[in-house]
Amino acid sequence: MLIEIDYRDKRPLYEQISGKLEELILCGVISADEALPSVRSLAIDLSINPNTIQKAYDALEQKGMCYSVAGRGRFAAAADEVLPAKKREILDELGKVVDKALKVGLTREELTSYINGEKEEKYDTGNQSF
Amino acid sequence: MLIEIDYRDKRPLYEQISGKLEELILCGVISADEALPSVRSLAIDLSINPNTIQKAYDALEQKGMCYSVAGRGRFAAAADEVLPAKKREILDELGKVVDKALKVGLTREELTSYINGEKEEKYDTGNQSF
Amino acid sequence: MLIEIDYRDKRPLYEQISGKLEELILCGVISADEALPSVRSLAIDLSINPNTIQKAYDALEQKGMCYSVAGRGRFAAAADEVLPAKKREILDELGKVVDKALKVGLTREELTSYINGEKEEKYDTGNQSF
Amino acid sequence: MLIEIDYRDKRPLYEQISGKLEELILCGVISADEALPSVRSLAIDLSINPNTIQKAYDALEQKGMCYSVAGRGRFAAAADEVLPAKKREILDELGKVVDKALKVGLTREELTSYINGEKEEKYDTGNQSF
DNA sequence: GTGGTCTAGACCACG
DNA sequence: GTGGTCTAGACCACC
Repeated sequence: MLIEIDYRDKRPLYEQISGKLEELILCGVISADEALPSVRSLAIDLSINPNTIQKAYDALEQKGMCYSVAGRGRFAAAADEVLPAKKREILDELGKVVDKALKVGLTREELTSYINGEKEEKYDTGNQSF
Repeated sequence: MLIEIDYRDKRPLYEQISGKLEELILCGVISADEALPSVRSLAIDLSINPNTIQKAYDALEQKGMCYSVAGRGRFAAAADEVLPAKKREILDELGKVVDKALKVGLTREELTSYINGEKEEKYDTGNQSF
Repeated sequence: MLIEIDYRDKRPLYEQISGKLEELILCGVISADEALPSVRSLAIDLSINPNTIQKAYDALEQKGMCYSVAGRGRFAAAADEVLPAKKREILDELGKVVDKALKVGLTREELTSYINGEKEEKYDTGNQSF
Repeated sequence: MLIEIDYRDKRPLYEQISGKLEELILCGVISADEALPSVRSLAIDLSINPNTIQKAYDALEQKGMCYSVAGRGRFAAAADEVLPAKKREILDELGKVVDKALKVGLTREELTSYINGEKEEKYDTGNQSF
């Protein structure tokens, strides 16, 4: 399956799951209006309680990443419509990190060169929040 | 006082406090070997349970940002000695954010121009973890 | 066709359908005693399970918006006869909204001026319950 | 207690509860930064499962009506900060009702006179969503 | 004590 | 079959 959970991850399970799904939707792996796995099936798949999956889906829906239809299932939102907000969110996050960096004496030059240089020494962001 | 706590912050109190102290030390507001406020006084100062302060100091010490002398109190570590590690830590964090950004289609160019451009529209990183 | 369903709408399908039909009848788009589409044809038309259409028609009939003749089909009620009740129902709804508005400090003046002013900035009430 | 639940109400329990609390906060019955009843105590008070209360509080927090502090409890948000959004929300709702009213032939005059006239024939909005 | 997460198992409405 | 709600009981981190 597309989702794997990492029990060493500090984040709650539901957040891990919704984060991974969000990633899949935003990257286009799951296309717009495509059906997401049902609560029950995903629960069995991941050996996780359905309530937890439900909570993950609720969080996902609340972020606008999917919508549910009574008796039918859950479907992915159009990536185009949520991407801009997500980009803005990530830029905000970037801004905070930059602030912290500047406070400890790193320069903008160091940061930009780091960004443009770091291509090989990748971090495994595997199940990382998205 | 130099420390203010924000009760709407989702992070636990002790983390908020240790984060703020770390910032003060790294930025040089608290100089090397300067005495930190005692657990008791800080607890009174912030109207917070001493146990929480203790926990914050423990976290701080465990990060190497301060050291305690039995019967004398707690003192700030030399910023020079801990700064490199902190810089590396922040760069790691930066790397993760960059990864996320790239995944949603932002380019390195957009990121670097954002970094070099964002000077006025500061975010209030006030009690932000450091 | 005159009816379109919106799968992102939180209301159940049958309610969406009956609501839309009610609107068509009350507005005179479907005139009195005009035949409504058969369960089967509408089901095919909307690519929806006939049971769901049946349920929508049941709800509609129960509201007095149509009547069925055994073996002949279903026909629209006369708008004149059901309009007064509908008006009363909407006024009731209005009353509740007004109550809520007054509780949060909005004044009757603000509400009335809002009503008389809002002509351009229309909301898309498209498939809105009627 | 300030909250009563109505088992005849169609809405889910958690929504009923969060709605009632929202009302209390917006109307100033619960003032800013005042502690809300704890999950457990309210659960006992209403003879409802703590999980349901938790969900109600989650919804409330997600609307910005309160904030929670780990290990301390939950506190009401400042009404001033959320009132404008709530007013706008109610006006939107009003707009939709007005639209429906106009469609069935009611005039703006009828609506405004209804609003300014309906003072005695109050509806019991008791546990009504807010 | 507090909030937050998770499991297990049940029931309902919708399609 | 689907999503959604609710109960019961447990465990954790924080204060």
